[in-house]
Amino acid sequence: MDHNRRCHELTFLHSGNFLREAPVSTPMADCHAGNPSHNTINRPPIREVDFFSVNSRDKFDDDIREMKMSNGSRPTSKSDPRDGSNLLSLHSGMTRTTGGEDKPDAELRVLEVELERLHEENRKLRSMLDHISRNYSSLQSQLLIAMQKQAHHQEVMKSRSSPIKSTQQLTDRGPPDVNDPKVPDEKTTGEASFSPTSNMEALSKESDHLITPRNKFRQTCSLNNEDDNVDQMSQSWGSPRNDPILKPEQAKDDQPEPAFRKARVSVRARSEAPLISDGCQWRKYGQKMAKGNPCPRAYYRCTMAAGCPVRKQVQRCPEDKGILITTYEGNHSHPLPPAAMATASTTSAAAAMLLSGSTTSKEGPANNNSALLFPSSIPYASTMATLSASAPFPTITLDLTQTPNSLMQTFPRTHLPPSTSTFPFPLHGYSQLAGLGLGHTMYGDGSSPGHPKLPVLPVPAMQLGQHQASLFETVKAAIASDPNFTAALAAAISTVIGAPPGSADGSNGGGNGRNENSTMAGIAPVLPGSPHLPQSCTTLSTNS
DNA sequence: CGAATTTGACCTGCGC
DNA sequence: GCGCAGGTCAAATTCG
Ligand SMILES: [Zn+2]
Repeated sequence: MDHNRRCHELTFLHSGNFLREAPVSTPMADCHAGNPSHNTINRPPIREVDFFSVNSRDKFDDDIREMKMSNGSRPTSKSDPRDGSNLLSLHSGMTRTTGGEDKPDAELRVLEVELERLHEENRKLRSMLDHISRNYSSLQSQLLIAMQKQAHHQEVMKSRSSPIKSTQQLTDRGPPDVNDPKVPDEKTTGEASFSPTSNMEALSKESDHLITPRNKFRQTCSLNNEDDNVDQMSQSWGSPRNDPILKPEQAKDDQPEPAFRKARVSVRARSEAPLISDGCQWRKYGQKMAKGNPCPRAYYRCTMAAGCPVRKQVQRCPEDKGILITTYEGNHSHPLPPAAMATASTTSAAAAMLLSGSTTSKEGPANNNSALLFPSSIPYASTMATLSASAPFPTITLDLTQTPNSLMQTFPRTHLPPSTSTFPFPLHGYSQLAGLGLGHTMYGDGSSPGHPKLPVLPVPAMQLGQHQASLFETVKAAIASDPNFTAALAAAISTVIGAPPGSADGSNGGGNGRNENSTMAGIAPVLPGSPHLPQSCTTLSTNS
């Protein structure tokens, strides 16, 4: 569609507000891109909603990296003021100009001192960021390990008494080391560490691992070959045509084929945009009219790497066409860019929750697992996660469309099976703040490279704590000479500082699948998302 | 002209 | 076995 390409992207930092405020005028014809009656103001249409934006993050990291370089060498005044390096360059340039022409040396020195101070502040901020990132990384690993162990314990306990043992085994999977002495601990550790590029892979592998002794053996044998193994699993999931290869074994072990499929993670978000950008490149390969839904369901597959089995379905909620439901399936068989990592992290964490929580979901709404995994110490979560063990595939739904309060009172998903249960789900808080960009302008996405970018203005102090806000103000003042960069960096810093460490990592999504020019290396370690992040502290508003 | 999208045909699983 | 529904393929079409 032509009009599709005219749509713009948005970067959301806080779904609670943004998704609702998503300004859109989408001239799409069909429901898929259809535009609900509201929000038809004269703002540019959205091409794609970016829930896991990383480009902005990349930009930020580029800025930081260049800042580092600038620190190392003498700043010049040549660079683009919008660039992070100019934070320093600008000042130095200004210093030269004012001091060199008609200002006394004293003033020049003052300015130089000020510049030095800014340098120092930059350094501090960078080190803080690095420190936070490192801490978060380690926490992430620990959390995931704990999650897996928890899942395993649940599985072990439930499988003994539960009549749905097979289902649990298929969907819930603990660490192989606990369960299977044959599997070396290192392997578990490795998976538990959740290489950002394959969070879901680990989960899936574990799932498949569990299915049958034969499969377990097969996987154990291939443990040393991660990629092959991943591909294998992925393929077995991906195309029905490939299934027959594995089916005989499955049949022998009395395992229904569908159970082999991976957990699904469904994201419900209020969005007028036809897509949510999650950092991956997707190619549409089909569209169907789903029963009971006037809006077509679109099928996409990941094209970031040949043979990547990851697919997603995008569909509008029949009950509220303003809600976009994106369902992810499968695991990427390739390294992921930071943008995609946000998604992968979120979905993998969700999947982990699903795998651990599904064992108890049928017992009631308590979902103790989830509560344990994502303690209620989190003051508030802005979304809900829904586990559905009775669905064809184990599915977890992340609802980004409602506040926890309203969710509790008016949970609208009547279409969910009785066994479905809900609980506050902080993941999205993470993905929102870490994955949704840090206030940078969006880059055009893969399908609309030439689009004008939507500037995103941060409103950082709004939800910041006192000290955070003040720090933010300090930084802001220091770099106020460049509004663009100020906005971007301020949002980033406020997010980093105001949010838990995880938000500082590279798992924010960059809106689009094409962020090749952004290198996060060095500065922002690529880290998986963390479920135990508090609410995002940064709110953005679109400024189109 | 290559790549992405569209869209009807086809395949598979499932319930009757 | 048949029909339905979900999902995928691939030729045709559109786009950049
Ligand atoms: Zn992929």
